[in-house]
Amino acid sequence: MPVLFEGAQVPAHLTNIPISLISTSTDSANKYVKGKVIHKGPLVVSAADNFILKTVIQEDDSSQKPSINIVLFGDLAKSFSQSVNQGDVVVASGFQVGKSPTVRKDNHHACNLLLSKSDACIYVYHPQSPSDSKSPQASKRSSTCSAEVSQTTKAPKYTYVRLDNLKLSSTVNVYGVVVFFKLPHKSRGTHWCSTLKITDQSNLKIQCTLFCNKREDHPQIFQVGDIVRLHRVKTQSYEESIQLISAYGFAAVTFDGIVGRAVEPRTSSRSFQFHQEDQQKVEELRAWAASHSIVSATSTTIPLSATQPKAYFDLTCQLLAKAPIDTTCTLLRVWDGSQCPHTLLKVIVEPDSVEGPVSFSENKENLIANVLVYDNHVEFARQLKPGTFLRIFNLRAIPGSSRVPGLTSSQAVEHDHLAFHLHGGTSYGRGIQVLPENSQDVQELKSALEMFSKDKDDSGVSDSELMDIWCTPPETLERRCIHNIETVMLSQLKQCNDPLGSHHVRVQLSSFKPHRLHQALKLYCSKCSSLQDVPDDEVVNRVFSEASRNAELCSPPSWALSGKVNLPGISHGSSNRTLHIHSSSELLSEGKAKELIYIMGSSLEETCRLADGYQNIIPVRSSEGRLALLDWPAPFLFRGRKRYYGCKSCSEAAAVSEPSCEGVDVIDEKVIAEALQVQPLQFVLLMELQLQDATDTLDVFLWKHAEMFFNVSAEDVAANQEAQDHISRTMNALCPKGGSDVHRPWLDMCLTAYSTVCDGGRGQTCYQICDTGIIKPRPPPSESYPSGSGPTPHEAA
DNA sequence: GTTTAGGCTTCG
Repeated sequence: MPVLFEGAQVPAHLTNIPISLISTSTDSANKYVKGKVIHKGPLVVSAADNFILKTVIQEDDSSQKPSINIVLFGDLAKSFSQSVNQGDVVVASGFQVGKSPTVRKDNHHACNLLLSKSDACIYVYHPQSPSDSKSPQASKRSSTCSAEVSQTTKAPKYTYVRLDNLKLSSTVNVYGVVVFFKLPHKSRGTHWCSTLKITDQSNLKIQCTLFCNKREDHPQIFQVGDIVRLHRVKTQSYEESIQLISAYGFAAVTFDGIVGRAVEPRTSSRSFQFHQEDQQKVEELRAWAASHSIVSATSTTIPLSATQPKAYFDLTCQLLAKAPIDTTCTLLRVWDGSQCPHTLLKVIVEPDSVEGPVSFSENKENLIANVLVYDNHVEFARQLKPGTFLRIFNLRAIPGSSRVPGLTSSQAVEHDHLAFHLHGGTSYGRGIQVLPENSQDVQELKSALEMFSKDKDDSGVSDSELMDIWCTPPETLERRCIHNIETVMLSQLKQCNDPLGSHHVRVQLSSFKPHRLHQALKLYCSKCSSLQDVPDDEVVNRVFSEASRNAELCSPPSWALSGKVNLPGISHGSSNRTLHIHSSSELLSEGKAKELIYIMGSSLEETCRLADGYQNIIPVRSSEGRLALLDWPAPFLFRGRKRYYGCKSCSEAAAVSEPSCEGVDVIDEKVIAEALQVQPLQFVLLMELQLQDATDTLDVFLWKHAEMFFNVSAEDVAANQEAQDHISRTMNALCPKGGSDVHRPWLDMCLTAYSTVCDGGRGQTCYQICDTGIIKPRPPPSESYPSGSGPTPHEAA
């Protein structure tokens, strides 16, 4: 969620980028821009609940220094409006760089910064130290004051009570080092409950009971030793000691408790204060805790390589795959890059039920611990996505477990295998915490995992290859490429400096467009590479009526014979229609009259009806006494239900001539296009899909290999309902309407990354799905014919 | 401005 910090230190992993160096090719990852607010626009409500605010920052006071427009969206715009004044210094990170549409007018930087993404962050520094204003509304007052008067609109300053100064029946703010905690869990009442025990320099240990409506509003504690700042907790007495309990308006901020690490506030609060004093408080508590061995005495986090049978421990790891076992148990397959000295228990589960790869290379498999998660932890485990980093608290290494669900009989005899159980309940802080990607612990874990990938010759059998051998996965897709490359997470792919080429991903489909699938069907010209929509029937109809209105007599060309064809009325009682046709005298003499006719003056509907009786129908009109094709966008040919269009700019407007049928077995669209000097347009399918995995989302195109993907030809999609339904069903299976993530199958895909050149000449990386198709083809009936060539059967109306 | 929980292992 985008966050506005007041007075907080900029995280150490971010580096400053001078405004002058910003360009549309700037990679904003881990960068920040800093400047003084020289203009703050009004908060604009753009749509229900959405806000936009524009501000201008300048690098330095001097008017020589560059200035840049920043556009903030959503809650961040709102917070900015409330907390920032002209004259404040702001730091922005997580921005996107766009072209400034107002550069000519305002003379600011040619680019602007857009702050809309979830990692967008603003750090605000007020020029004066906060006053002692007691007005709690002060910080919320919207203000456009200049720097001189802004000191009257300062936020209230919080005071913190040392734990030995707590008085009964009062609401206070406290700081403390966490010495024990239970992760948030649902209470029997209406709230999420978490309990912690904190201490400070008083060395008193105070029990806190916190109730919040939302899980994320609890302190985000990753380990004992973390430092919490609790606002609005009230004191109460329980069993002769003083306790803290969350009061109305409770809010928490958590910090890493390790000396030397960046003081980065963790909180779900959209806007909160953070001053120099807070930084100091955190550092004092860190130093005090370190010198009193508060953490080392209690921490039980160990790597897999240090696990002992029967012992309880905490594990920092990455989730690779998971599978539900039964209603009270879920299997999590995790690793931390280290190898357990004991043989790890193998749990056999139905391959169909696995989320994430079903198997891994042998080297990797040896490092993977099977964690069985029970009872109250199952619900949380179900929401986890493979790839996520976790800390599992109070895990137990159980030797020789003989009654593990899912165990096969052949395995039950193996007794000294270690299994890992996360028992039900919350005793001893038992539970699972998701660690964010940017946390120090995850950074360390990731480098350990990368070491494994580099060190080991892991090029043997890849995870997904094995999977193909093992089972027919429940997924409807399989890769058909020849690459033997590791599956990568989407975040890795996005961060890759040189993404061009092929990649394997394992993803879910989170959305796709167009939703109206007929819009996915396009016409493509292989000569000029143009892509256009399939013309609307209404528009085509107009061209036909226009042509029939202007029908004038014309003498047929020498190679053709004129005739008439009787078309029965469409409804009972309606009169028959007589239509003028031309036919090739050569074909007539060969008895092939039904193979090709030229028709004049018919409507679109009539032409379609005639297509039942003639294999090829070319609609024509008279132009200056000669036969000519109808104007774009009328099809140049009707074959059964299929219509063929020519490229408007690549086709020659020549007189309609006789197809050369010598040595031609079948008169098809190719023969006819050639004879008419028409550049035929090809039906193609084009969709934009959003893929997701645990780490990121990625927009990709489905185009060149769309027919393989659906196992249907675009031409058939254009012509028959069955093929269209097939695509609908497939998309619905991959991305059920209104279904949550859990209902979406995991798909192994091969992607090609390529570069496109846009206006500015700068390449943009695009992705296409390639060599990936459905495993069990459910072809529509017409698929039994080779697509694109050969005779097309006339379909029943 | 209710209630919940108020640490203290383990069916598997």
